[in-house]
Amino acid sequence: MQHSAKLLRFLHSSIFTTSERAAEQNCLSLLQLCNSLPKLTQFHAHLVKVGLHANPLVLTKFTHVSSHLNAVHYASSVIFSPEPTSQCYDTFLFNTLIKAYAETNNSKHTAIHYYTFMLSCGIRPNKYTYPFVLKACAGIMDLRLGQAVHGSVVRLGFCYDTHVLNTLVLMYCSCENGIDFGEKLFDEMPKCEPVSWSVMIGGFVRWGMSSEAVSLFRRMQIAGVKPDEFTMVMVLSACTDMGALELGRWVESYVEKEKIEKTSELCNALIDMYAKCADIDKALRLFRNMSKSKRTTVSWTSMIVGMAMHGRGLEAVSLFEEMRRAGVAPDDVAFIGLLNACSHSGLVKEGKRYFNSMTNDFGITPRIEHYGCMVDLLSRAGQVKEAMEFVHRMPIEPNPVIWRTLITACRVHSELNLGETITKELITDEPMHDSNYVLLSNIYAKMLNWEMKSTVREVMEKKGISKVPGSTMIELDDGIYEFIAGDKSHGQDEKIYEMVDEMEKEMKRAGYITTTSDVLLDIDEEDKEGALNRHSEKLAIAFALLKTPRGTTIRIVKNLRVCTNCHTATKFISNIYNREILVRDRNRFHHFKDGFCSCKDFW
DNA sequence: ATAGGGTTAG
Repeated sequence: MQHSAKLLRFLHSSIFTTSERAAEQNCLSLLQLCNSLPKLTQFHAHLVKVGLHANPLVLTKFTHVSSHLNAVHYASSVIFSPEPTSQCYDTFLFNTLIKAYAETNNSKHTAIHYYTFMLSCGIRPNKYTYPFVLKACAGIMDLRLGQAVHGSVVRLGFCYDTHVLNTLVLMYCSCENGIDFGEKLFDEMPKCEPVSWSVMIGGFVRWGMSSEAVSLFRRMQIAGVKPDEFTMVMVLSACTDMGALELGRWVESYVEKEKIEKTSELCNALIDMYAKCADIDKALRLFRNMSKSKRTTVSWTSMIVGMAMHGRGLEAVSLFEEMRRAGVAPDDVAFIGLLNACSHSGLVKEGKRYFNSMTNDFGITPRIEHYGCMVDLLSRAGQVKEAMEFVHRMPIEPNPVIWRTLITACRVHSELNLGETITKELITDEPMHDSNYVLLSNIYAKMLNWEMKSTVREVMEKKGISKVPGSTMIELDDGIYEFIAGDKSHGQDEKIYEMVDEMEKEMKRAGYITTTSDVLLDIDEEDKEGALNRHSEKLAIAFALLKTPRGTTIRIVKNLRVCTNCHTATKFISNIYNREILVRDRNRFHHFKDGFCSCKDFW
């Protein structure tokens, strides 16, 4: 009798368990049907009704689904409702929650918050937890926090796990001055698969250390680790940064040869590389050959930005229209590219229309960059007064970039007194920013006020402000060369400087007159003309004329904007030496041919 | 049942 009661109890409990499990399964499949927030809310009601609102597994899945509906907050409000039922908390649930916040913009701090909350609840993190937490640290670029988390990783013994290690390197490489720690960690870890290499190569690219990125890629090949599509994206990114077209072409053929999967991201990286390494038509061909389903907003934006950089504004605009017809939603970045295209091509009316359409038709709130594009658009078109009014009407505080755009416009369109006033205000706000002084000096040069111009230089010297040195990169068959102004580190300096002198003679014979108003401030006045001849792009062009076959195109990449003087000189050189010269400056391409530039002297 | 790296602008 006692025996059968026991059996009965057992049966009862197993029936209960079975039915609870059935309810749980039922909930999980119901959750899969929740493809909208209202449905999820309905589901939540159901959850309470069947008493599974504290079931860890169901709540985890609930979190997952909410995050896909961009509503993680809803999940956390359910989990941590006014009466928290802490028995439902487990590691898996917290991991999912931290992951969701770590992968959402502007929510990295919340991810960290739930990590610390998890610890305070006495829930032990596992090796799955740390990649998410470290990703959040990387996202907010918080080195000290990342280091603290690293400490916990070591204490809990997760520092031998490959995934955790890779995310640690990622975290260090994402934080300012942290790349050294990242590199040290990378050097010490086992490196048998491409992920660690990709992270480290990406770290170098992120901080503009592109040649280090390429050397590391070479080390990876020597180590016999097969690169994958992620690695190739990173290497392409380095090529793009350096303007290394030949290296980029090699990457493309390598991808073909090794049958590396051409994901959207890899195609986009290739398109961007070709566009920014001066072969915009090849970029367009790649884009056209990309299957329509693979073309993302980034693909379209890369093409629009590329066309804008090459001064092909009308084509950028028609690509934008085609993108709309293709049903791909433009984002805020696409509009920056589009407005830039309008600006560089003098399409004022179109630019204004698109700026309004951005908010009205696409619901995108303009950011400071978009306002900057509009100020640039009006300024370049000579509408300085309108640009000023636009700045005063802007609903957000103008930043120094906006003021500098206006100041340049004042100088170009001879509103010198206004320009002087704004620049002085800007210097009060930003006393250590070198280009503010250069702007002021340029305005005085145009006013022919040499006394004030030299005062500006004295002030700069007294405050210990020096100008960012101009540098130019050039890729030849045997590698990439970098020149800085007055450079004498290339072993062939004598020949290069002889060539510069010869160029100068030929240009003068052709009627070239040196103008010195844009001369850098850190150069002695009496040496103005000589200094201009030593600008890095002149050195690079002289080097290219010496080292490359007659008639071939010369491609160079500058870190700053090209100065008026070098611009004029390069036009002359393209004519005298019968060379096409493609110059990528900080903002755009200049295509010099037969004494003319594609920018039509408007940049 | 939750693991690691990516492209556009600034």
